[in-house]
Amino acid sequence: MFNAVRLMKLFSDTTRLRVMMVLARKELCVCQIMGVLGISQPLVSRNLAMLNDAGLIDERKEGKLVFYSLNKGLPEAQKKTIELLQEMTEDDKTFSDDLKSLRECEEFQQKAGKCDMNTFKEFMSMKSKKIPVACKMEV
Amino acid sequence: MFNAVRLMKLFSDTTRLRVMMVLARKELCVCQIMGVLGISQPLVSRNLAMLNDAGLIDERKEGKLVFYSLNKGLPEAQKKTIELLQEMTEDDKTFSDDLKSLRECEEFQQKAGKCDMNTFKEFMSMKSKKIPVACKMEV
DNA sequence: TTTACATATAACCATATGTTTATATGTTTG
DNA sequence: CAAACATATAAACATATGGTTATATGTAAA
Repeated sequence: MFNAVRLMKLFSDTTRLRVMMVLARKELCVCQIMGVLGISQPLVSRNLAMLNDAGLIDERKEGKLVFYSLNKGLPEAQKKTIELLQEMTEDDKTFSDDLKSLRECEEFQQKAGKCDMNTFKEFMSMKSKKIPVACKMEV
Repeated sequence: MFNAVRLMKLFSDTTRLRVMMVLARKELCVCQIMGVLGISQPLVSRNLAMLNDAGLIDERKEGKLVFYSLNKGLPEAQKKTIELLQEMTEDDKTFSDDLKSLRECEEFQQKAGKCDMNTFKEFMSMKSKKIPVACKMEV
């Protein structure tokens, strides 16, 4: 497929773009992404695989964990597209909430002193409990 | 839907991106686009409607004809995204062939002295005849 | 106002895509 | 090596999407 179309296709799904946008900020492992975005592990892995196949992200294994990060050596045009997407998403609640969640998640992990599935599952359930009832109704 | 994702979705289809890329060069009516890209009228109209609904293109009626062009007043980020797509597609055979076809089509129209469905259908059949047998096999 | 024509829309079909649940792979630790 | 754990993949499903054919709308000329 044409590179441009393939790139657009990869960015045309909300979940996948959310993954991209957090990885553009920080290298993260699968369970961290899970926690930050509040989505299931297979969903994270599947989207990471697609981004990885296209060469958009890099993989680094560390024990049981697999860390992913934005590929810094992308062609200029792709790099710029990603920067534009960062601009375009910064006012979107979903995307800006993700970045907030990213910071909270870092703190939580530091306090917990470990990086594993359970820690981030705890983080997720803690976050859902924090939502006040009045807001919960809207969800 | 989030603006960024919506934009990416619109650009994630080859046909629609081809339409976008020729309109980024020149204002065209439906039958011209049909001729240039060699695709059916309903397919052109359908994709134009989608791009129009998103405000990416402008509409101008002139008699029976409807001319479309890139919206010049788009937000900076969207304008830049389109420029990047022009860069990214310029080495792709399909897209560069479209631009070649655009020039040929202009000539053909000038010689014919009219702008209507039949003229561009003629243009299309002329083009398909020009393909040498050896190449035709690949198609 | 009937006919011809340009464009838009609807109905339909085949295929692609996103998400979930269940399972496989591969690594670490006991 | 067995159990625990992190990640990857497969299977299945529902939904979305692109393209075609047929038809509707709207304009212009006869």
